[in-house]
Amino acid sequence: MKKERTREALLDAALALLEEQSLSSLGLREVTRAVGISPAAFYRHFRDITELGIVLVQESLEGLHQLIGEVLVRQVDAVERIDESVDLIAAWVRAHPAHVRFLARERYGGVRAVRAEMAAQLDRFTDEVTAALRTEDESADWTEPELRMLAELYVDHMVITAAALLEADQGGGRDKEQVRETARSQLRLIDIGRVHYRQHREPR
Amino acid sequence: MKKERTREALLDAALALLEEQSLSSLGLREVTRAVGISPAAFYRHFRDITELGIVLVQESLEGLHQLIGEVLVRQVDAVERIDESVDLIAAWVRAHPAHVRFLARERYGGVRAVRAEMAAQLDRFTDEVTAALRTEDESADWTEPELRMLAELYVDHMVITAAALLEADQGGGRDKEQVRETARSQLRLIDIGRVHYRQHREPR
DNA sequence: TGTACATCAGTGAACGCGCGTTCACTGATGTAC
DNA sequence: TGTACATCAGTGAACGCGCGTTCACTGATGTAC
Repeated sequence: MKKERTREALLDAALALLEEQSLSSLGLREVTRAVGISPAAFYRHFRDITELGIVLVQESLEGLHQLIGEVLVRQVDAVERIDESVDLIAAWVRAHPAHVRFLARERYGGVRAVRAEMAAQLDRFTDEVTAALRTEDESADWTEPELRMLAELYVDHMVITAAALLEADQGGGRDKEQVRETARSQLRLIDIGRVHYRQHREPR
Repeated sequence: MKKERTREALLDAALALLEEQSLSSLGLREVTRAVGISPAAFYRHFRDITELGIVLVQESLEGLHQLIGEVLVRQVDAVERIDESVDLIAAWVRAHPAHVRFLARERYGGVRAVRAEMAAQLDRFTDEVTAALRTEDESADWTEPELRMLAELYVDHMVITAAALLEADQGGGRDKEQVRETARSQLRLIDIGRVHYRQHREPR
């Protein structure tokens, strides 16, 4: 169908324009101009730019969702899993740089509805990670809030690492391999903390 | 001097307006209107909105700088320091919510020059934290990159916690005490990881 | 202290421009028979 | 397969509006004597 293709062109064009600016300054005419349709045609697809932004959130987080799934499914030893996780994050950033940029930028960005949508979805991811952690041997004796705070640490770290890889990619200070090694070390340290966490708390 | 007071009024008004939008959509006329001066007067103080934004970065990070200093100076045991650190972060967020919001929003925001300024300054903070960690007993045998990755983890965690406290403050999902407890647990886990990190790596 | 003068923060009008939104329209696409 | 018809994606002109920037200006503030 023709309509669907125009809609996707609008989303793609918006995402590309958002590499250089925030959603709250993105113009409707700017987007339609990039696609090559008249401004009025925009309304056949979205009520306004905010609505388009919310769809972009869903699109972007779909990728992150898949990524988390792939990371969690691996049942290997800790060190190997960490290396693979960082590889997967790097591959995701390379494959969808504009989506990653969008997520990092709008997570605390200027459009309330978009921020809220993202927070809600990231929360769902944290739930999934929590559920996955619960099934692992290292989680015996862990309470639910403890599992959740660990899951949050992982999700936040993932987003930050993705953003850092992106900055490295386009001219930022550190190079990519440095960012990856830092991420691996941090995950290793967190993993070690996880292994010894219980023995430092009151045993029961 | 009169000029200085107008300049500060511009910065204050901009910061207030930025609670609801991103820097890249903030208008010069919007700011002067809020202060009650004519648009043309803006140019007596700043070349454009970006230059004003860079000053706001410096202003905001001054607060974070002080905060980090206060956290590092405490020489008490780990658990106590963690509790105090989280208290200090919460107090900072309560005292300067608009600055915290601005930092979180523009860290990956749409204005390149502002992003670059922030990255540079956060890097300097990481250096300071690294230097402080180096003097501690737990850091014997740690290499410089290892100390730095730990410092980065602390700085990132600090910014994320501040942003989460802010969201909690204004209607977001979790309440503030929950955010604080999560932050404390995460810092505890990281601390435990730190203590055991060396014994898991090749000893020397 | 009083006066003459220089500085320059802030004014207000004007400019051209691109914005978001509306409207009646057109003509391509898909459906029914 | 061919034809008549309905749907609705996209058009293009028009609107009022607020934007950033410029300019010659004014008049308050601070300095020199």
